[in-house]
Amino acid sequence: MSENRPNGTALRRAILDETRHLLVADGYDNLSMRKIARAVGCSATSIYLHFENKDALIHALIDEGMEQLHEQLVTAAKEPEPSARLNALAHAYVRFGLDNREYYQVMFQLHPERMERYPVEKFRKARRNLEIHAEALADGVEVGVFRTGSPETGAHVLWTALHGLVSLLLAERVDVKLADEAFIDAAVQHALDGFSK
Amino acid sequence: MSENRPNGTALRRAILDETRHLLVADGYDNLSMRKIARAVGCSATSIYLHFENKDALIHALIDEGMEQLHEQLVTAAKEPEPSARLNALAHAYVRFGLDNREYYQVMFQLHPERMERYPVEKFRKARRNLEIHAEALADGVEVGVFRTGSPETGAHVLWTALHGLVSLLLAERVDVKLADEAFIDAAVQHALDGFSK
DNA sequence: CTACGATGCTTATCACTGTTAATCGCTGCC
DNA sequence: GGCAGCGATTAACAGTGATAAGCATCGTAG
Repeated sequence: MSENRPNGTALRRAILDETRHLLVADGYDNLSMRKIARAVGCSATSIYLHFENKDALIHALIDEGMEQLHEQLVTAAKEPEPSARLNALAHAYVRFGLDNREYYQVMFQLHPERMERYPVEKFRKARRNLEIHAEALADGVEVGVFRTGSPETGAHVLWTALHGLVSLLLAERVDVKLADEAFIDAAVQHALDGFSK
Repeated sequence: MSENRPNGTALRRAILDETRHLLVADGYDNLSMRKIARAVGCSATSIYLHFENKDALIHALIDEGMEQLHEQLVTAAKEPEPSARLNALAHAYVRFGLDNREYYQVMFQLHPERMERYPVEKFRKARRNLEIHAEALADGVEVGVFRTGSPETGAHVLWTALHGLVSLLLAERVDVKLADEAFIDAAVQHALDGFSK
């Protein structure tokens, strides 16, 4: 099975490249196997030789996105002071979402049905993006600048707030008169406030 | 045009009824014009005599959902004390989302493209659901229990947090070990904390 | 009472979608 | 040389939203 060899063929890589390109350009809803095939220069069914189905193909891109997000979070987490670090993490998360709308949508807004068969090892990798927030919270509790239940719960709670902000902005549901940089800062601040001691 | 007469024909009502039923039962992704037609007992194209397209049909259901949500928020808003009222509103919003997942998804998670032609008067109606939160905030500021920028901004910020909570729970992204009633309460509390003086 | 136009609904059709089955062509091996 | 296996293809299936054309029924004008 081609899925098993770590270094896929050139075709596999080309499929991923074109899919990424089409996703970013046209969005998930306008992504079709035939369009990908046309862009790659192969038949639609050839994609199925390298990916079980469309979901599996998207899962590979989600994994890429999670890795990109992780990189940006790691950069933000260099700040040693827990409070400033969590602030940087939160802003980095939101910025990633706004800067990569189509990526964000498949990463976090895909219907749970489409995620049912998301591979465990990819899921574990994605969870690091939560853990990095939990760590900042735990460190903050230790030095006495934060209060929270468990850091894991706290990280999830923070995530819900940040995700809601990104989601509503991407969905263009927030009044355009309000949805500026100041609004984002206010919402992020609001999400962080609850942890301050 | 049948769209113009306030009381549509029996067919129009039947289409709405069956669409609502199918949406709740199978979800938006599994909703098709042909399935609706089959359930109603008419041809698929007949639906286009009463609704411009699939989006317009969904818009009618979104409007219904907004009305239902509004009713539940109004009930929660009977509480006179602003702090308790906002708390009741937030919990009512989240409960509505969790109790009506498919409805919530079309109401708040539909791709902006699908909402581009959402009618202005329906949009204005939907905005009451934000205003009812803003009112509680404004009242709270007046009696000195809340602090916030403008109540409108505050309501939007609160909305982002609540929406994120509902979205992640509906998307089943929150660790099942965490996603219980206590977690919901903690997240809602967190979202409200920032307004307390 | 007949003829006509409008209205409501249908069938046929188009260009797509994800996915599977069957098939083709090529390469390496016995 | 012939054959197995593998990568890739074409053909096909069932379904999608949507449009165009056609059919039947009805109220009304002549």
